[in-house]
Formats: sequence, C-alpha cells, structure tokens
Amino acid sequence: MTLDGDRFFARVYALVLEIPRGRVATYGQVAAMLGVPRGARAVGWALRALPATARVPWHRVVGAGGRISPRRGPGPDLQRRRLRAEDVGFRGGRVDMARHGVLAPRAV
DNA sequence: CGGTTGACTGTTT
DNA sequence: TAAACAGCCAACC
Repeated sequence: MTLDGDRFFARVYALVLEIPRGRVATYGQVAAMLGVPRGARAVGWALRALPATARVPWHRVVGAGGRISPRRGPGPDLQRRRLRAEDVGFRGGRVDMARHGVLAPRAV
C-alpha cells in the first residue's frame, strides 16, 4: 500500500490505528468518521487489502451490531481470539457493543 | 471509461 | 429467525 495519506485506504488505516485497545468500531462507523456515511463496504475492501505485515488493529473493526464478518480463511476466528485477548466481551456470538463500542460509555 | 468485486447494512421475504 | 434483495463505495482490471 502506498503511504499516500490522501487515499481512502490510508485514511482507513490511520483511523483504525486510533481505536483503543479493548474497543471496537463498526465498518459503518469508520466510514462515517471518514466522511463517507455509506462507505462501510469500502472500508471492508480496505481492510481486506491490508498486508498481513501491517501493524493495524484490523480486528477492532466489526460488522454492525458487533458481528464478525464472515470470510474465508482464519480471519474471523483470529479476530475473535484477539478481541477476547483484549477482554472484549461477546454476547450471543457478537461483540458487546454497548460496553466495547468506540462510542460506548465506559460502563465495563 | 465502464463493468466487476467485496471483511457492509438496512429492508423485505 | 434466517435468507434474499437492493443500494452504496472505492479500488481493480
């Protein structure tokens, strides 16, 4: 990936890098914060293009309602593992957004 | 330039 | 409750 900070992908990575440990954001939230309210899908595309070597906490980005987006490979499983390692709670197979969402109050 | 693609999402069956 | 549909977006080819 280029280091061109103006590109959408780069902006996605920069923003994801700012998600605090133990918290998660949805694709839609990331897109909205970048000024593209309906660019959730594009965010997913950006994370997909992310090199395995990149130091971007992509696991902190989940689908609406705290769902782990299904895709081929160990991705989903790895994501759950990493989140779990950050004490992120799950409810009904989904991340407890009420407690770990980026916009959630620090209720813990 | 134009059709395709996919780690999305809300609505409708 | 689960599956299908239909818009949306940026990058790809």
